[in-house]
Amino acid sequence: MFSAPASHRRLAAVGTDLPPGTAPDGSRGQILSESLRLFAEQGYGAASIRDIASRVGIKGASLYSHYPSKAHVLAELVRIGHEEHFRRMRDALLAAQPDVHVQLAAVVRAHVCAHAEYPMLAVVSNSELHALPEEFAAPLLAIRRQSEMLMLDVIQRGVNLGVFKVPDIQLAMTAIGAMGLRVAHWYTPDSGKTPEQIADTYALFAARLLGVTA
Amino acid sequence: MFSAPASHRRLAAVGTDLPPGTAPDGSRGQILSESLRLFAEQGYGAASIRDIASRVGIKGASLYSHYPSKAHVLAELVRIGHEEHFRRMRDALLAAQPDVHVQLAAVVRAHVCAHAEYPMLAVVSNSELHALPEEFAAPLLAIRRQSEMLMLDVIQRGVNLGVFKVPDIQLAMTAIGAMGLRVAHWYTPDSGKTPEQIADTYALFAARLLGVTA
DNA sequence: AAAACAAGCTAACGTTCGCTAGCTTTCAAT
DNA sequence: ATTGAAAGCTAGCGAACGTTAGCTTGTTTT
Repeated sequence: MFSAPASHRRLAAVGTDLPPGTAPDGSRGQILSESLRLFAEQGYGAASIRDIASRVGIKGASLYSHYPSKAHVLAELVRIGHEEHFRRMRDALLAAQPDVHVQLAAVVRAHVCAHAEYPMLAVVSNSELHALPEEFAAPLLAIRRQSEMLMLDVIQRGVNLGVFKVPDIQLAMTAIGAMGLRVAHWYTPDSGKTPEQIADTYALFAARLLGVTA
Repeated sequence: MFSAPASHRRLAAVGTDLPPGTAPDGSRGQILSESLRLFAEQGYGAASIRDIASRVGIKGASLYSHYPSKAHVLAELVRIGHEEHFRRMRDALLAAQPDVHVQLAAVVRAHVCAHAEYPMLAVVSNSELHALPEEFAAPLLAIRRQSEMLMLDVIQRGVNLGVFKVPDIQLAMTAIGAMGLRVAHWYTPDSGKTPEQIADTYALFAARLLGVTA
């Protein structure tokens, strides 16, 4: 029961940014953007088609010219969120070969930055996936497992090399992952900290957590 | 997007335990218990009065003999969750005077154990509070702030004493808090790890994160 | 025995939900 | 000028929602 926004809101952020190039033009994009805000603030179940449409400036029925169902809108948002997260982690890792300390910092930084730069997308991707029927969720869970594997592999390699020392690799990964996840709930640009500054501090925390003493 | 249950469920646990002495006898207690399961698995908005009642073995209307509204049921669950969490943290801290390393371990252990032993209660307390109207949420947020303060004070004291070294105290607290929060989502007794074992490992992680090298 | 109460029931209210059918408007391409 | 697709609209369906009213039944208290 920690690190939530001061009010009873689900997250502190107010921007509905989507990664560049992921939102279609016109009404389709506006529907995605306004759905993102409402799903993040109220949850998928509590956000109605009519709510979304009225923010876009159209009627509820007109939304079905653009998406076949409410679930398709959520699935699209979660897909964008998971793909962006995975892409950032993978790219950061590829650019950080071959030192395992540098790799760890890169992957933690990418993880944290993704959650700080797109907090609404992260909250929806993480907290609303359960609302999707299984056939929608399955390919998204596959992406999630790939992202986990990226971090787990770095930790495993560090342990094999003897530079990381932990009682349990899985517990270390869930701990580091959780730190970054939670950023999406409390981060706001008003805090005076940039995502990069937070990411740097969390990368330090991750290294220390893994037994790196420097 | 880490450390979730393998499926698209919101949490891995299946037990609906409430802390001893917190659930009333009879139907009132059953309503609390079944509401806890449904709120945790599906979210407050997606769980209907009729769902809850049918699991208790009564009709939806009969539920109103015991609670004045659906929101009152949620508020009661969140109150129980927050009070149990705070009580454990405070008691652990009081029993751990005066060494700051011992205090840190105690407070982190209490935090983690509360989330592992009552995962459904923790998920509901943390993820569904936003569904309550503000007048219900305000006193619960006050408890939450007290719990945060307990951990923050320990960290602050350690930093003042020079035994903890971090770039940012607030970031350290959110990181440590987040690690424990997330346990509620993936923990299940089947894993072969006890809450105490996980808590011990996380206490080690927290100490390392704060720059303790031992 | 009578009265009061507790705890359940059926029926229904008004609202909102996701979604569909079918119509109008706009506007670019033929 | 005509056509045809795109994108909006109104109206409404059936279902589910939280909640209320009023009744029955069984137990406890007076």
